[in-house]
Amino acid sequence: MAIDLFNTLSGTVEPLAPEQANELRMYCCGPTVYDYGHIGNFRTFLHVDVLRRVARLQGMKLKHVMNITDVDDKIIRNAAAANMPISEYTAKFERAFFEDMEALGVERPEIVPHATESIPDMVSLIQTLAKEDIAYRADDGSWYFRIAKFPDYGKLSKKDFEGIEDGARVDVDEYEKDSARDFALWKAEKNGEASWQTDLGTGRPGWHIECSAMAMKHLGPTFDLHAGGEDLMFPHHENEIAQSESATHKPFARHWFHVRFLLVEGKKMSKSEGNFFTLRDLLLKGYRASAIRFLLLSVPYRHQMNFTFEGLTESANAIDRLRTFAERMRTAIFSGEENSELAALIAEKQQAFDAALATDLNTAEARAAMFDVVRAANSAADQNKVSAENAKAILVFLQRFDSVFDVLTDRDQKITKAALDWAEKEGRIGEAAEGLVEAAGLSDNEIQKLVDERTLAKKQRNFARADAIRNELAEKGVLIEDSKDGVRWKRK
RNA sequence: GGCGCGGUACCCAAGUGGUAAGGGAGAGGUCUGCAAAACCUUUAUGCGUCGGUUCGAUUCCGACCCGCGCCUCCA
Repeated sequence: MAIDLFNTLSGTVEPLAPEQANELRMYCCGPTVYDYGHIGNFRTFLHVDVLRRVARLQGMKLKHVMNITDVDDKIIRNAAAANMPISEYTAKFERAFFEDMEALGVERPEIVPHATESIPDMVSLIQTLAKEDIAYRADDGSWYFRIAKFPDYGKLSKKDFEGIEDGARVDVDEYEKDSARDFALWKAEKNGEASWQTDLGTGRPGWHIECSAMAMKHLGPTFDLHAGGEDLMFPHHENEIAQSESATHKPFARHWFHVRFLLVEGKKMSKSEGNFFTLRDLLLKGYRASAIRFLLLSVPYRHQMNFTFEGLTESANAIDRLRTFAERMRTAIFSGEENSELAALIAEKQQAFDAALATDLNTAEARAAMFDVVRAANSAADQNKVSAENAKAILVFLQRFDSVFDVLTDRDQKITKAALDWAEKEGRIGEAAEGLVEAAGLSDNEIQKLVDERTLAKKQRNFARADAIRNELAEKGVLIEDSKDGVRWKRK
């Protein structure tokens, strides 16, 4: 099944067709490691992760490159404010970034190059452009890209630059450019800021050049797909195209994938709006990593998504239902006769699941297909109409579902605990939600001991004691469920 | 101003030229010592408004209203 995917460049949904049929070679703009990642960042990476996983489900191998931008204005500014060397500062936030990605179940791309390790590649790319007079050196030693030399400029973001007057809005410190639209390839060293001595002079790279250089270094002049947040479409990706195609005279990425913005409480997230959240903020508030992942994936990537705390709670509940169901399918003994009706439904829904994902990554519809099976199978199981074969087929589907959504395995406790440890170290433990520290401190053994005690009390028909234990555990976020197959408990 | 997206039940949300998936929440019920879990029933004659095309529109077209994003090295 081919994956149909919207291509920003063509403006239509078209089959994702890797040049080498069984390998998807893609580039995704990675983080600038100047601070902790916020949930908007992660929405993008999460949907790129889904793309990866769906491609793999369709039998493709992956060569996925994601850069780390470890030098830029914000980094220089923040590192100075923190009184840390830049490399130490960026290392800290890069580490945090990958911890967060792991917490959210985002797979690590195959290749993760750093901007600061790719300077020579950028320099040589700029030199190539300079040979054709596309790159030019300004009086202060900075290098710019001459947009007039690239007639296709604007083809990605569908902007028509004809008629825009040069110099209409020139910044004071940009007066050296030939045209206001020209963008920096290389910034001359100033004020003793981070710089490299190169054949272009002493300075540091402009933002866009790093992605062109790193993408082409690892994927060649033309590759299958380029991804990023919608805001990167212009100017970042437009500039990448201009630089790369001017240098190689070949098409750059063939398919462009953009994830639309996340809104929080109906507004674009921003610190001044007070609706700005990092992953760690949410973990400290007591929300589970799996719920955050599931919520961020519940709205397809091409739609704006409005993030709410209510939504997080709903997602957590939905995951609980899935996990309970998966556990039931794994552990219950199914002695029913083969239920061909159920078997047909499972097959049909699994197909619907695949089809939904292959249709521009419709995660909402894919989700629904899984839930259709949950309800039908639970219902059948209640009537003892599930065969061992049925259960097996359901487990296969669940695994397929989880190979994309990755929420069934409960890593939440561990992740929350790690977040609390981090908060302790950073002096932010005061922000932790009430009871969170206590709940995290409660070990499985301690819980089991209380559960056993309650079971004994129940046997002795000492219901008052049993209920007291249940309430005590509930206060610490542990729910007890009695069933025919014994007592289960889970952390809420 | 230019470009683009969206307005579907209490909340989130999918979708189609032929009469509204799924999740969460609420209500009632079955089960249970009581709960929980699970299941059953139930919650939009309705898909922003007004026109048009059509045998038929939520789905196509037009206008309007509302919300949002990009056009500033913000995912």
